[in-house]
Amino acid sequence: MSEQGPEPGPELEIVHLLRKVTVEFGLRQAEFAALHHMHSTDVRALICLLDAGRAGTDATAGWLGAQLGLNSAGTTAVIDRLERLGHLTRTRDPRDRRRVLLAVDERAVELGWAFFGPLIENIVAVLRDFDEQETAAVRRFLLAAHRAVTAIP
Amino acid sequence: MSEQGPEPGPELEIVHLLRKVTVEFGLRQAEFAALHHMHSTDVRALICLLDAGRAGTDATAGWLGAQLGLNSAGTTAVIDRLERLGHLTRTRDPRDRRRVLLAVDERAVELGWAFFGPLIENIVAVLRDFDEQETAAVRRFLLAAHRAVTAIP
DNA sequence: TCTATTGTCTCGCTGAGCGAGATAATATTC
DNA sequence: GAATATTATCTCGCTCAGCGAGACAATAGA
Repeated sequence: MSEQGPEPGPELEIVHLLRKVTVEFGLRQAEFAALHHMHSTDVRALICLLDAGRAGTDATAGWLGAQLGLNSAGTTAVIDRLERLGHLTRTRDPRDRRRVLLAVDERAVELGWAFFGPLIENIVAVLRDFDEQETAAVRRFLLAAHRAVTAIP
Repeated sequence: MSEQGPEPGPELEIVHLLRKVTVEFGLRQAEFAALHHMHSTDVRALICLLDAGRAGTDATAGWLGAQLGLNSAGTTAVIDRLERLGHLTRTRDPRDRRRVLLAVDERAVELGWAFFGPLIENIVAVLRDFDEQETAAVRRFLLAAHRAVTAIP
């Protein structure tokens, strides 16, 4: 296997490390899904909805489908599954009665925290030991990584 | 949406940032898959195989299935698809003729670099501007995140 | 040699997600 | 204000990824 691309230096090692983290995180997500009789897509949907709540966006079915990259049929299926499990409530938007507003059930949020909370706490704990400059470096790196990975060339 | 778990501080912001990076990275992977008539699993498989090559592990069908969390039938299907696309070669291991060794085609590696290379280069470029301590902080953070996300409680 | 055990593959099935189109509510045009 | 276009969601039928069960071949152990 001849090494392609840039020479393997300390920078590349960090990129590989970042990739490993993303891979493992995906696996934990899949475990959480299986544990609660869901699929990865369902978990991703819940995360999107929680983000929307945090950002004050109102989450409609169509919006969710766009976030997940699903078409309308697939989106309906995801919502059906989550509703059947009681993790979600459909409400018709009274202002525009075509739209369906989605609300995550409180219990689903608790399930998420029970699973991911300790994991997040671990990372947060590490960060608390970082001084100002180190935290800044991490933030700068992640912002750059996000920009690099979001760029549409 | 009442904020659960730890109070939202600068540490949590970084965790969210990390999660965003992982999500976007997954989307890029899916784009790459679609672009080359593959599925996410197929791309994950190729990545596993490349990692195995880098680490000197010989990649058999069973090993790959374990990495991907697929059963033997699903694993055979992945390998069939990749072989049909010419990204992979099956070889019976002469030492143990039950085993099938998998080798990634050079052209598939090139496709990967064409897509992910620029993205990786961007991140590497940012890291080159970091001084010793900043790089160390990023590495320490990622190692901790990896440990936190790999831990089996 | 005869019997486990291991590694891969085949078959049939379930179900996630797609395309096409139905339905209902809102916006626009005359 | 009726007629038409657009938007948001859902229904139906289909394809194909991945699963369980089991077949088959090669190796390991008695």
